[in-house]
Amino acid sequence: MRETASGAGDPRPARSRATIVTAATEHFLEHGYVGSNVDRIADEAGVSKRTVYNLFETKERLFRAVVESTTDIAEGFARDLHEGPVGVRPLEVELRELALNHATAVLNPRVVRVRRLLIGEAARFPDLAREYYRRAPALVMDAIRRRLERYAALGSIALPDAALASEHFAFLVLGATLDRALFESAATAPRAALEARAVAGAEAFLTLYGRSLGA
Amino acid sequence: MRETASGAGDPRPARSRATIVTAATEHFLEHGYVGSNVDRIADEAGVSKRTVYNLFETKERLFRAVVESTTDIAEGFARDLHEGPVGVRPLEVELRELALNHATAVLNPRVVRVRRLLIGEAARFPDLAREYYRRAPALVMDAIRRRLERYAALGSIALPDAALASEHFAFLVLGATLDRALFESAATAPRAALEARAVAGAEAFLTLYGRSLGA
DNA sequence: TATTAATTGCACTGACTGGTGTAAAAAATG
DNA sequence: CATTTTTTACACCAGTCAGTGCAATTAATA
Repeated sequence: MRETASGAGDPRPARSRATIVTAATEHFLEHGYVGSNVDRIADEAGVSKRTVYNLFETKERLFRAVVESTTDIAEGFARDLHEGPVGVRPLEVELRELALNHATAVLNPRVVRVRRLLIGEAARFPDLAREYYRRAPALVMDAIRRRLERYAALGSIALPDAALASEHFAFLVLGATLDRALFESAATAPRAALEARAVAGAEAFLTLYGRSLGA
Repeated sequence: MRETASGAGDPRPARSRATIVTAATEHFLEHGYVGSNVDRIADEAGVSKRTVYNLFETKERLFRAVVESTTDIAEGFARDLHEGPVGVRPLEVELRELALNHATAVLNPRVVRVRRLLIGEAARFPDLAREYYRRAPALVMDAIRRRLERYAALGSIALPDAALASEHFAFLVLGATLDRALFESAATAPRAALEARAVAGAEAFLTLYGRSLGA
């Protein structure tokens, strides 16, 4: 009678679920919701179609499971991104690193594909898009804000509006690059250009909010 | 024998094309490419399905026509956005106006929906997404750059890297708002918040590149 | 090994949909 | 008004696909 959570139980359903979600994720990312085919997903998961329907009642439920799993993962990354110590190295060095980490994380091809999927399905699944935004991009913004506030507490920078400042940081660093990446599937931007912009963004942020230069 | 371009000729095909493209645009924006239904598009256009197929050979061709038309329009807007005179009013006032115009144009709900569509179909139609990006967002960025360069020529601001500076301007002004708008279908952001950010972005830009304060 | 639960294979249904063929109606044009 | 071109109405085809039913098979578990 114990099925949920703990307890060993038959390991097969869990295993199947996992491989199906993995295959389905790839499939949905590639073809979108309507363009995806449950038969093919089953094949690619190495599982019978019937098993898919035994474990997920409908295509929509499967899609929701995929998005949920992806969101969970993203949330995890977002939560402990930018968590390291603060104030051990020169401010500009740490900000540059923060910028590069941020850019690397958000511009990661898989992450960009997830964004494309959710944005593309925003009309069909508004709740999913909204929740993803809340639990990934918004969380990342929060992590940045918290880190910047630690710098502010140290007196390195001045933050009249911490939320606004973190938005400025984030989009100075990767705004233009991300915008382009959403439209251009192929890995267009050479890594160097991306990094140059990230560093320039960090410098601009420092000019804006640094104590030594600003007000 | 004269069919293309000038010459009167039977007005019906042109009229049909126009109404079909209009209806199809709405439909594709709402349901995406695969989710759209040619029969329904015909109905909504008040036209027989056969007429659709007489004027556009396939669903894909129709979709391409829709995107092309949308891109044309966007290109037009982008081209003569930010064209007015420069240097007649105080710099900060003009920059604030530039920011508000920029934000209003890019965050326009229709524009956001087009972005969603193209981003969502980027895997299926990479060429369309790329071309849209080139002829709309990139063009807007160019218009901003040109305008900023005129301020630089007047000596009001200093632009070591005009392209980078225009990216900074654009994304300081609406980066965070746009990112959110892509995920949240409903008109979430109250106009006031949008405007506050735009103005704050313009001020930040001025801090960064203004001659009076910066280097 | 015996029991139980999960998985498979596969055929099948019903709805949907892109695209075509055709003959008649409607609307331009001269 | 006569001619020509476009549009319509409508039936139709073929392929696709979500979802089901079921008997046989396979793999956990005790």
